Amino acid sequence: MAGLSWQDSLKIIKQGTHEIIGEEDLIEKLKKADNGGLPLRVKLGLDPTAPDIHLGHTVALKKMREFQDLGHEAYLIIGDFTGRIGDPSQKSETRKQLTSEEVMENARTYQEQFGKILDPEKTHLVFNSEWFSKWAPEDFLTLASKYTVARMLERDDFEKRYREGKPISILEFFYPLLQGYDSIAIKADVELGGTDQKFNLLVGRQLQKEYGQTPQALVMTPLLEGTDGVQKMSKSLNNYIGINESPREIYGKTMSISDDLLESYITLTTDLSGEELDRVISELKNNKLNPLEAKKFLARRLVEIYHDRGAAQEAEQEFTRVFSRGSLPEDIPEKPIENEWLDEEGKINLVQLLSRLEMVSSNSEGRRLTKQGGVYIDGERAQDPNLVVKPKKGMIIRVGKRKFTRLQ
RNA sequence: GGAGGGAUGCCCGAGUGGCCAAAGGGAGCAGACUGUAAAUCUGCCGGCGCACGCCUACGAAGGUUCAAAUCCUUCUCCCUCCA
Repeated sequence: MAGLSWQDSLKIIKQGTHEIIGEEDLIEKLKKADNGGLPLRVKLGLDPTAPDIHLGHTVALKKMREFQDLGHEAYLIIGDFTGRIGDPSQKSETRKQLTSEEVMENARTYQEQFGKILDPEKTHLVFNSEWFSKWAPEDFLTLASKYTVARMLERDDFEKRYREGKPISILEFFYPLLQGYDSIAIKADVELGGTDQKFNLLVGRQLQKEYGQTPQALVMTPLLEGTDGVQKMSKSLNNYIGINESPREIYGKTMSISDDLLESYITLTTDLSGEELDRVISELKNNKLNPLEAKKFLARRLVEIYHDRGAAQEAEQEFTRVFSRGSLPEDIPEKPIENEWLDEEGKINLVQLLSRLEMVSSNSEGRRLTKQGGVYIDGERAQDPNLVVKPKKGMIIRVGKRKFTRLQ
């Protein structure tokens, strides 16, 4: 795609972008690159603690890929320095401090995953400890002197917590500063990020001015809602679809999203071209396209992207078999029956069995599920929690819609 | 340094002596239905060989009481105001 005029580049960059700050700067930079200048250095910060890339991350990563295809260079910054310190104000979550081994391990995992989206030739993975660990205390003071509390409190999150009397540690003020400094360290021309990162990205821009650099342009991508449709996709809320997950998981989780989310998922997570996308969305809107079909299409497409076409077909067949027709899945996990849990007659209480097989997390849960009619033995509903069964080899126990176990 | 306020189950958030295993919402799970693990409706949502029983639980540790998430003491953490 190199060789495009800056106007064309800008058009591509703007596609699917929520907001661009410093568009004039971006245009200048693009022009310069166009006229035989160096490729732009595009920055994207990654969380060093959660190395699982999910669809939420891919929105910005896909934008990054577009930059690469336009001939620019990607700089993925891993905030290992700050990650090692940890954040005291989030103590309920006891954000754990990472050791350098863990950081390296996470980095490896990242590398493996972003290879599915980015062009490795044009990708630089950078750790911010590279520069920060060499800093002397005065360097931090200098950095701190460049920003004011009032400006810090402009950040929604800080402002809100301040107003509500919730704690904000001084260290938290450092995060945006350090993150902003990363832009200076790598001389970023552009920084990508979700709209929730707006404040942090702006700090980077402002700091660059303070340190005499041309400020980076900010390209903000929309946030992707999680599978619950309520909050943004995040690992800690367990409402995510990881790109490393199995075809079946990706397919199934995609099918579980609410119809209302279809449009944003199709727009933000697939690789449809402009016209194709418009067509699908408009068909969806005027009911020409059945939401079920659209969702299947989305699910298939995602599996194709992160696995391959064959896997997508298999996942779809499997899904249809298990959920649409209610038949058994293809491969059911097998678990052995231990003699010690059986009585003299070789029998065991059903709830006990579920618990032993680790299909339920407690006897109470097993009891509840049984009463609610969510437990099946060889396809037959067992609704009596006091039922005593004689487990046999090959017997299939099903709990709820998706948990199956075949006894060995 | 002084004065006052707060800490509740996965999350948010009610509850100021018994009727509280703790309202309500969200998330989660199950069932019905269906076009799907969508939507909607219903139910469940601390543990225990558990229908009214016991245990654990409302920041921590003690105490008052027949009885505490609710009262008292100490502690930890957080916030606000004053200095």
